[in-house]
Amino acid sequence: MKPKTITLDDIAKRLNVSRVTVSKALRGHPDISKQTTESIKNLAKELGYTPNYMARNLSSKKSHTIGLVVPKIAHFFFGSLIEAVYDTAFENNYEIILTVSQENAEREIKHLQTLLSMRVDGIIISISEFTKDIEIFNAVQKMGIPLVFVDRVMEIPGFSSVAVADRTGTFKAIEHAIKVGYSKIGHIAGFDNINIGNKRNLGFEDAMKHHNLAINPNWVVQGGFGEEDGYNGFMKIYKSGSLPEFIFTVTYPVALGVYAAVDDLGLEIPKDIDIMCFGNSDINRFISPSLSCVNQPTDKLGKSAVELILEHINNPNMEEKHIEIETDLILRETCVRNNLKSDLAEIQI
Amino acid sequence: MKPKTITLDDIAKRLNVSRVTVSKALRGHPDISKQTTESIKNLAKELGYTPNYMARNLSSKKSHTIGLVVPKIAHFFFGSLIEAVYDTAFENNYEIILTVSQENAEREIKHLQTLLSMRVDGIIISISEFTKDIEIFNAVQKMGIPLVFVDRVMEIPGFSSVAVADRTGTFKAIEHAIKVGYSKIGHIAGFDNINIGNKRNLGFEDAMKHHNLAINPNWVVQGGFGEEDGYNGFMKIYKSGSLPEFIFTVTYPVALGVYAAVDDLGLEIPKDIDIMCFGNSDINRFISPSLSCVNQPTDKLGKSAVELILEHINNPNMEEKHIEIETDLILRETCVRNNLKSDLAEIQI
DNA sequence: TCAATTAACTTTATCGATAACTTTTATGAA
DNA sequence: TTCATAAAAGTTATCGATAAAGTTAATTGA
Repeated sequence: MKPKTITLDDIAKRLNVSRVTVSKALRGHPDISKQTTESIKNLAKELGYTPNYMARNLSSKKSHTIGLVVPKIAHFFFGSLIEAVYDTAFENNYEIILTVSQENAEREIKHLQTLLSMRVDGIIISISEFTKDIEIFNAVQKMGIPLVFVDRVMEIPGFSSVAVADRTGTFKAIEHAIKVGYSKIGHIAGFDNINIGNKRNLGFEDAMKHHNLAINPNWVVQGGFGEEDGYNGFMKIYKSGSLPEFIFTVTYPVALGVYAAVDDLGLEIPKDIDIMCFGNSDINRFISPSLSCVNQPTDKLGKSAVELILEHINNPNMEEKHIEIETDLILRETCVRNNLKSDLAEIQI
Repeated sequence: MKPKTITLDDIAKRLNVSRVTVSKALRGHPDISKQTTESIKNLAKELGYTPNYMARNLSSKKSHTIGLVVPKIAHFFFGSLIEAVYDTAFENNYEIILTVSQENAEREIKHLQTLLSMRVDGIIISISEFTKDIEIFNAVQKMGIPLVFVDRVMEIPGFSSVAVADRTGTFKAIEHAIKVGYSKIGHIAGFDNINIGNKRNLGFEDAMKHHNLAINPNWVVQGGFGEEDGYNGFMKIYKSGSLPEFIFTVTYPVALGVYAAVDDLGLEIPKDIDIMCFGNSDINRFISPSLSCVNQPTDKLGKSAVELILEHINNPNMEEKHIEIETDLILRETCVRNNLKSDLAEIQI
């Protein structure tokens, strides 16, 4: 039933040339005369020849493919990141094999093994929340396949990374809040064991120290990255007896949790409590009041990650490299005091 | 520099058996004794053997891989759909090769050719807004690779599809609006040339006819699926001189455009104009007032699409099949009249 | 007891290409 | 005229597996 697929040999036989001649002609190799090349290409098109990548890659030991591992797809940040990676890869004539760990460390390992088996030329990964084990990365290294971490980075010698400047990004946001006039500042933070939690915490501390503001431990809670973490975090702060004027949250879902908690408590943003978060999303724009944030330029992140892995692929002995992408603030209706109209100049939508 | 990768031959030589014995042992073939199998598996693990899928697939003529083509990733519907496809494929031990057309018909063709070259076992596609040409699908058919359309369907004989029940979904929404008490109903619709536009239009007409309501042509505009289409559409209706009580929009971005237009005009939702849309998203939940909609169960869609393509793969002579997934209404703060509290029972978040 | 079967491997062919040589013919410089 | 070189192919080996058929010794069964 399966129709026979056309191969180089089929074309070769019809034209009474060797298979290699056909292969070369189709690749535009100068060995083959213009005439021959043309007639080969014509016949190939006529027969609907479709090159077999498995054969090609097996033979050439190049797959022209990059593996991408992310924790989630249906998420603003990762969705945009993935799209940027695809676009950049497409421009460079590389294919992407995307796999999704669903924030599951074991599944992540399975996916990495699959990518190794597929003999991808390189791997770009944003690790799951729960990734601890280094073993699989050693295996990758042993096979000589370059790997680049994006955004969620494991600090293992020998691997390059592209990350958002989490620390200075957070610094900027806190500093902005201080300029707006706040001094009682809280933080619903992420856990320290993952770089994006850790770095953002440091940025918060930097800014407070830099501006000689004391950190009130009642106003700082640590937790995960989801809405419920934000909700519970705010409730905990509320129950401590006093509220800060402004709260920074480690992600936008955490901020959404705060919105819900504030609403449940009959309070109002930004009157009773003002807020900013790390990370942009569609929702930031449409929620009311619209939510100012530290923006991660996902397009630059994705582009850099692809470019970096390509560097590694084309130059196997390259040293590791750590790229930080600067953030910018997107100011909307939160954390903008009326008496500081000048800030509005920076506003983006 | 590239470290030598371990092959079946390496293992075979070390144990003084043939390569085929190793291959069979690793696959758990009954030909090989328990002892031999065990020692082979142990050595394979010890050496860090990683099977070469290209060689395996070339030889076995199966890739255990499904190609997926979507127009976008960073979009609520497609993001969720992709995630469902990945999850279902993962459960069935299939890999997914995802490609993104970015709503570009030429890019879509390139991607399809790539998937053919990769010799995927089957293809799942949601076509771009601008796909017209059938030629590439004929090529797919000629190669005997099964293909299933999801959501955005081209009606070509021989191809199966999985789609949302757009027509009855829209019918339900309009009927709900009528039950809520509206009779002056408008529609910001999609173009007729794509199935999701066409079917939703028909559903709208069905419902109006069924309830003996006249369609006011001033309140019906056709356009694309984006925010600007919603904005312009509403402005056009507004300029016609009279407003309906309720508007249905073909997608949620179109509804967001209406929100913006309504705001710019100094009107209010739902007081001055009430609204529902086809398609759910995060934003529907967080925008104010939160936006009721026809929900497309992306998990069922993705799951069915994978299951259907697997059926085709395992049974090459199977007849085409057209699956429709029923929708449900998600009722939030729009299109819920106070005097109809009973409706609130259905509310989901 | 002897053909038939089975367990456990091995051999050979093949999948569809590319890499690295080699060959043949034509061309041109010395 | 002769030798070197270039143009345009062709040959051979190989990539790393699996499929299918073949081998050998031990076991079975009537």
